[in-house]
Amino acid sequence: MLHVDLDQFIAAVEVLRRPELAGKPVIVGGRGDPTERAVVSTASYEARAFGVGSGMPLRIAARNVPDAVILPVDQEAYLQASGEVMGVLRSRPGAVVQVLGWDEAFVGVQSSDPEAYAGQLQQAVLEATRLHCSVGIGDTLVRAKVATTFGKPAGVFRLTAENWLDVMGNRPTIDLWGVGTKVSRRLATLGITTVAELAAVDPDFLVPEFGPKMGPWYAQLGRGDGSSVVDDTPWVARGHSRETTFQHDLTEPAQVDEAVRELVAAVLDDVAAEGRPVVGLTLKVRYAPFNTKTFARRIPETADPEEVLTRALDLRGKIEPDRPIRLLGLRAEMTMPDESRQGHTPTRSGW
DNA sequence: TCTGGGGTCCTAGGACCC
DNA sequence: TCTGGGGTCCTAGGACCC
Repeated sequence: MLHVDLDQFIAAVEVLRRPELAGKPVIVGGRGDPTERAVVSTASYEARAFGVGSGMPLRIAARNVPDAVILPVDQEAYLQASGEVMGVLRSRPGAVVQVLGWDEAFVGVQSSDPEAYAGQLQQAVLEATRLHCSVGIGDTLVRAKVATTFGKPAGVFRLTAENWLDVMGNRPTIDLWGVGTKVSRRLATLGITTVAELAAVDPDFLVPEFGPKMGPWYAQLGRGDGSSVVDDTPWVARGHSRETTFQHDLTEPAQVDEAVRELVAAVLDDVAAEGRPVVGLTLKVRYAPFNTKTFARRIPETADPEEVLTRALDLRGKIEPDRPIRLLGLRAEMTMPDESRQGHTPTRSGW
């Protein structure tokens, strides 16, 4: 199968509607104001040359890139562009398309010449949307996904069982899709630092450290093995959430009340738009300087919005009621019943 | 002058039930 | 006096992805 990933997607969409930005260091993040608390969504290659990347505080990014063009995030525009790209992928004969995000998808297809097919796909996307993409070819989802990183920008790369260890073996485990800083560090304490070492490990060896599912799953990831099924089952959200970061930490209980009400109301709107009930409610509180607390409640399916709000305010009472508060941010999450999706969507452990 | 916002899934421990 | 064993549900917290 193939994995398709648009190059510097958000920055590319912005440059398309402002051609004068071509070749300039473009940074998209927050409301486009580098004095605010926000992070970088995407940086153009010109900006990346200064070490700027996704997730970096906008302030820092702006400081590091002298003549940066800093733009606000415009979700509608990216959603629109994304839809066009996915439409092109779906229109390819025989293609099964599994969307992973705004700017990437798996494409399942039978082809005797995958590289040629990938090239035609890139050409079709470019002609229809003027956007460049990179394509990974693989015999598993994981290998196709990882292969794309070697195809960037605008290229094609193939990873299979045959060349996986040659290409990936000496790389650090953090280069794997699904291994982040924490897990790579924990693997290192077990003496595993490279992909080859992870690939060679007995899956049961990882169970005490990572549990019965994740342990064997990491071992499988090291080998690049896993599912090779592209699943185009329409995506159904498990839940919805809203998060805010306050420009200035909240210290007054009344401010906290208000913030919780606003967030919960917003999520309720999102859920109501789907006409589904709420079965779970979680309030995540980010305290300054930087720790998080979670408060959760099951909600009866029959609860009306008024009742959900009441229960949310109930949870709010747990936010350090008797000590001075410094709130950096809040997140409200609601989960919805999932009986309609049994056995369909691939889970992590299924990859 | 540190740290977005929207998601998904997994794990541990306690409560509770038979 | 001592404290089964299996199962499920709930809460809290963590990790990762784009």
